[in-house]
Amino acid sequence: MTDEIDQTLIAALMEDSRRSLKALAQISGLSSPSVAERLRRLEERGVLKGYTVEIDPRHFGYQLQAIVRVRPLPGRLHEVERLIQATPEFTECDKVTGEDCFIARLHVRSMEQLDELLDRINGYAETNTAIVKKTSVARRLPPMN
Amino acid sequence: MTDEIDQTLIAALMEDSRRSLKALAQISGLSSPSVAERLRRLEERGVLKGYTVEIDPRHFGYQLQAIVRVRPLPGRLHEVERLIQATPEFTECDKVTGEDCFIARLHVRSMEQLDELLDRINGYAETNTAIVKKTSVARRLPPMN
DNA sequence: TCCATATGACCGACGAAATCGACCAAACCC
DNA sequence: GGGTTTGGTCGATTTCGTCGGTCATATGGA
Repeated sequence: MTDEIDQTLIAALMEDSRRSLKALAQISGLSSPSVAERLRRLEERGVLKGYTVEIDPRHFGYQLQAIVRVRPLPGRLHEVERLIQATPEFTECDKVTGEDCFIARLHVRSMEQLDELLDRINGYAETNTAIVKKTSVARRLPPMN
Repeated sequence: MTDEIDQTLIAALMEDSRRSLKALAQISGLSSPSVAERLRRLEERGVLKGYTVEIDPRHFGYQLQAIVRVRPLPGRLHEVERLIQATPEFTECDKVTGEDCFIARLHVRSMEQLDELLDRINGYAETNTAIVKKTSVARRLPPMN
């Protein structure tokens, strides 16, 4: 279904999603119409969900990054989820099994802002916050074979 | 430094990083050479760190996704970090403050594989694993103004 | 076994987009 | 107020993407 060549294409796009079809053609050993067709089908099947960009949040003043575990108070689960979704400083959030219901990533400009945002959800949930000191592994692909 | 137009460009690329310069030119109201120049400078300054792709790991058999908190045993911190980095199923990992030293995202094909991978680091660390049930907030940008 | 069909690739031509050089205007700085 | 820098446009050239037509190979059925 997804063969060796598709994986090569995906890996090449993971490195640089603005590569031209021609460049992808050279990498994969196909012609550019064939590459275009393969990408079209990978998108259609939902394997390729989108092309996006990585930015450095520090350039926008986000000096701090935190991982916040969130345990809503009884009956407040949906409210908490909506609050997180409505707060754009939360840039990722997963709903998980276990005591913590949500694990979210939060970008803030200062400790004051961190405190303020956490206070807002502390009315509906208990939170546990870990400040990111360093990125050990930058977002990457799992093995594809 | 980064003005309104740069933010428009970044937001447009966040939605679809394969947009042509011409399309970006229309969106931003500039000519395409100007857009090319702005992107070049955003890259040079490190605001734009890269163009990448979002894939659906389920299409490669990764049915399970977990957030793993990792607390290395005394003296084993670097070993643990290297092990995580060397395990491609860990697709993200942050080093954080607090009791847990690392918080990582793990993609696996089965419970058996989850068990196996965790066993491997349980020799050097205590772990706490939460299975992802749902993505409440998909990766997005924090506000840019 | 052999034909019919479907799939996935290639090629070449045409239209679209990126790039490059020349030039221009506003801001800034003595 | 003149020179310089910065960030932009325009238009020509080159590069790239797309589309129609064609071909080879694999598949399935009579």
